[in-house]
Parts: sequence; structure tokens; C-alpha cells
Amino acid sequence: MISTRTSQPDVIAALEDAGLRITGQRRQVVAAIERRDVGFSAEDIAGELEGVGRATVYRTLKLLVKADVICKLVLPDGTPMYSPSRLEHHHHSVCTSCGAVEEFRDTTVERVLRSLTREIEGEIVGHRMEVFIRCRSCLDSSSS
Amino acid sequence: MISTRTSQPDVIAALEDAGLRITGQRRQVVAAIERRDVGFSAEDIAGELEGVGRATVYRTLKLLVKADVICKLVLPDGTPMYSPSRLEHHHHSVCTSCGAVEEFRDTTVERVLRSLTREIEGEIVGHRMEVFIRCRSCLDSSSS
DNA sequence: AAGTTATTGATAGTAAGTATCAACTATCAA
DNA sequence: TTGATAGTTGATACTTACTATCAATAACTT
Ligand SMILES: [Zn+2]
Ligand SMILES: [Zn+2]
Ligand SMILES: [Zn+2]
Ligand SMILES: [Zn+2]
Repeated sequence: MISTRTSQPDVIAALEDAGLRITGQRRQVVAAIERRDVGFSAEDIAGELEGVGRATVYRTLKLLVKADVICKLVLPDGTPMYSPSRLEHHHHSVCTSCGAVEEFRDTTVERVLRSLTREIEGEIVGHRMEVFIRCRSCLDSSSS
Repeated sequence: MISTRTSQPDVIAALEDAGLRITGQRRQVVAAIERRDVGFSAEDIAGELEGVGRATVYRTLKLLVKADVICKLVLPDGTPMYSPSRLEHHHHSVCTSCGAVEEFRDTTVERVLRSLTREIEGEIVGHRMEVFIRCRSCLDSSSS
């Protein structure tokens, strides 16, 4: 039910399917993303990829968000953060200490969000939900 | 149960209680906020209040967020938006066309968020949740 | 009224992008 | 294989939303 995704060839295929050209720069950005495990910023990628222009990094990240390959989320202080997208429909928990991002699906959450039509006037067109945590390893290392 | 708040004297008193000085600039920012009904940006206020420095507007808004007098939320494209806070504990629905913000409380939402401890590793320290809508009046005016 | 200390505002700087546009190149059709 | 064509790139400049500095100013305190 919960399908996992994301791996170089798939991503490239997804871009092709969207009618986009497969360029060396886009391959580099995709590869850089797949080397990361915790959330990252656009500048992280731009800094790492010396051979790719900043503008291209931002453009590619936006493309990948639209293609549902990565997620863009917002930390409590408003800072944006990117993270690979691995589940179909999901929300995120983000560790505010180390930036570790976990995706989760919860049918109850989705049901409740749908049921909000009773309390909210107008037509619901989307939502954002992020849960901020201190992850297990950050808790462990701070209780020393 | 759902207490309503926010009105000049109360806000000023709240700032005083926090040990802050009541300056002309802060009064002006508070007054400007109370004249607004839909969500607003810091620049909206700064532009309206010619006699108050931009930095002071930003500083005061931050203060008011901390004092729980206004809420800061984030639109789908990442743009921040401020809105007066009128309910004790709540979330927001935001019209993506006109910026109208409604606050709502939903016990089910709160219960579900608490129950997420079962699915999420680590200690939950906070969350963000916004529901994006097309409000009644925007729907009506576009179906002409 | 005077003293202390928070507050202010002009200026400059940062973070996260976006707009421009000429140069470049992936893809396709011949 | 080679063009032609249209998508893509990168340097630069600009934008939005702030934050840091710090001397000048004004609010509370007594
Ligand atoms: Zn995700
Ligand atoms: Zn959802
Ligand atoms: Zn609110
Ligand atoms: Zn509306």
C-alpha cells in the first residue's frame, strides 16, 4: 500500500515523462540529493555542486518538487528545507536539532482533515502540516 | 470555553506585563493591526506607518507573535503572513485568493495530533498546520 | 527632574530566491 | 549526421523578508 520510490533512473524517467530535457546539471542535482539523508537547503546543493549555477539548482529543485520527487517544508522559524519524497501521500516530522526528516502517513489525520469541511467555510484546496520533534538520537546525545 | 481576545488596551497591558515599554511606535503598530481584517504582511504595516521605521515594525511584530497577539503563518508558496490571534489554541484556514484568515479549533484535530506519538519516533515539540481554501466570497465572485 | 536602560531608525548585510537574456545544447527530423 | 528548433544554462542584478549595528532618543523609576 505504501509504495516507496526515488532512485536515479526513476527520477530521470519522471523528468523525461514530463517532457523535460535530461541535462548534465539535472543529473548532478538529482545525484546530490540522493547522497543526502537529512533535510537539506538549496544552498547546500549549490555549494556542493561547484559546476552547476545557483539559478539552475533552484530551478531544478522547484522542478523536482513539482514532480513530487522531493518535498519542500518549512521549519518553525520559517526557513525552508528540502527532503526526498518516498511515500505517496504523507506529512513530515522534522527534528529541530539535527534536521532529520521522517515521512508518515496516517489515515486518521487524512480523515480528520477531510472532515474539516464541516467547520471551515469555503472549498478546501490544500493543507500543510508538519510535526516538529527532538529525534531519538538527539535526545540520547543530550541526556549525557 | 472559546475565549475571544485582542483589543488595544488588552494588548498594551499584555506588553506591559511582559516588562516591555509602551512606546508610540508600538501603539501605532498595534492600532494598524487592529484596523485590518484579512492577513497582512510586515511590509503592509511598514508602508502604512510612514512614521515608524521598518526595523521597528519587524521587531514589534515578532514581539506580538511571542505575546500571542498575532499569528504568523506561511502561504503555500512560502510567503509569510500575519493575522490577529483571537482564539486560545487554534489553527488557520487561509484563502489563497484574498488572504482571508479564519481561526478554528477542532478537538478531533488536537486529539489526532497527540495520538501521533504512536507513529512518530522522538519527542513532539510542536507542529504547524494550515488549511488552504477558496473562501465563500471568492468562490461566489469567480462563478459569475 | 535626573538617571538608567530599553527602544528606535538609518544603514548595511543576509537568506532565499526570481528575472533577464545572450550563449549553449538536448532532441528530433531529414 | 547534420541542422534546426526550442528548452536550458549561468552571470548578473533585483526582490522579499528579515537581522545586525550602534549612536541617538525616549520610557520608566525614584
Ligand atoms: Zn515528504
Ligand atoms: Zn495529508
Ligand atoms: Zn491564529
Ligand atoms: Zn477569499
